[in-house]
Amino acid sequence: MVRRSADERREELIEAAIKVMIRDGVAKATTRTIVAEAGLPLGAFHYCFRSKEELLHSVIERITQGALAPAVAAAAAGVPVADIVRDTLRVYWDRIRATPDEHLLTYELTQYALRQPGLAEVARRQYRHYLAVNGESLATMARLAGFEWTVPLPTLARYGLAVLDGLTLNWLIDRDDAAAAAALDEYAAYLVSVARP
Amino acid sequence: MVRRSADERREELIEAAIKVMIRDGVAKATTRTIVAEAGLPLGAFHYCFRSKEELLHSVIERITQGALAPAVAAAAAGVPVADIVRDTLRVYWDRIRATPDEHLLTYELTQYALRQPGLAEVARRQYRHYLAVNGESLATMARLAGFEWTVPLPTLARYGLAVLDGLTLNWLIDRDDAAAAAALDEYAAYLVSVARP
DNA sequence: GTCTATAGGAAGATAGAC
DNA sequence: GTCTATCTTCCTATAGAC
Repeated sequence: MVRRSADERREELIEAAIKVMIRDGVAKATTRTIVAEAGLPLGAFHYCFRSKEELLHSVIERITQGALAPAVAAAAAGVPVADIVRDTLRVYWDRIRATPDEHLLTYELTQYALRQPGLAEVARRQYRHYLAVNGESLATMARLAGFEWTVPLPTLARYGLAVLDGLTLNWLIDRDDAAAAAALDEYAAYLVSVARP
Repeated sequence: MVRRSADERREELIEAAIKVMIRDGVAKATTRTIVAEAGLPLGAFHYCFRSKEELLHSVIERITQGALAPAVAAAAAGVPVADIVRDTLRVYWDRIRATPDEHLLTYELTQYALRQPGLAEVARRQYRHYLAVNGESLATMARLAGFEWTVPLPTLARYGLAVLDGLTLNWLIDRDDAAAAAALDEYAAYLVSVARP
């Protein structure tokens, strides 16, 4: 066995845990399946993490970061609002379609976190983060293409997050591409209608 | 111990399982905690249900029924569109706020079902049901108050379900009443904007 | 630092007494 | 039909050999 630092081992275990969770769900991610995925002995787990909850904490932090990175399509001043809105939503949706299982996991982890006394606050912070990122994304669109939102940004951010979150969850369940695309277009039309030059 | 039929016992166990799941989450609803909640011996479980999965199936059916009953506020012809929209959304939201834990459970059960090979189809049927109910709700609003939706009903139903589903999930996590109310008002304004007399 | 062995307990399910 | 006792398996966590 190659000798590695505890920090490197931690990384390996977090990656392995995420792989298992994506493949089989959070409930199946036991200490045994995680160390097996990482190719480590069972004993390795508890000198890298004090407990399983500590690992879960790390996993949630990791997943949250990548889940909703700021997504704004490139845009120059004067670009039609409809174009930048359409492109930005397409970037978002392409990412969902590229890694559906990873996004399904984020919903599962949120539920899991809400049920663990020590992790409930993490779930709340996760959604505060989503709200902030979505708000920044909307603000950036407006700034780049030179227009204003006629709806207060916090309200628009929450409303838009709900639309994207709801559409994503629904699509992850029924995988109806056509229906999702139509609804997403409707959201685009809504956004255009609340944009003022 | 009172002597009861297996069917009555089944009902008691389903009710007990839902109670436990609302209180402590799906993961904590073991055969032991469920029979304890029902005040029955452990052995009672397996002569009422072939397996735990069979119970889960029954629980999901039960929860889904009540989760999104058709909600349309009373309306007469000629009532302003904005009024019926506002009242209908208020009926929906009051129900969420009255039983938040029960609604949180529906999300948890959906996740759980998606991970169980035998139950994944149940999750899809659940969302088909939500889509249908939401579509009927929108159609009823239009018929009662005498107007038309300018967006195709299937698209509007999916979009609207996403908004309500996303807002509900977000509120269940951060319980921010003011933010939820503002976003819900924004949805009401959107609906009014796509209604044509 | 690394890993084997095992503790200690809880899970789903069943056999068989009453 | 009802329930106790138990089987088997899996879990998290730790003790202690190397």
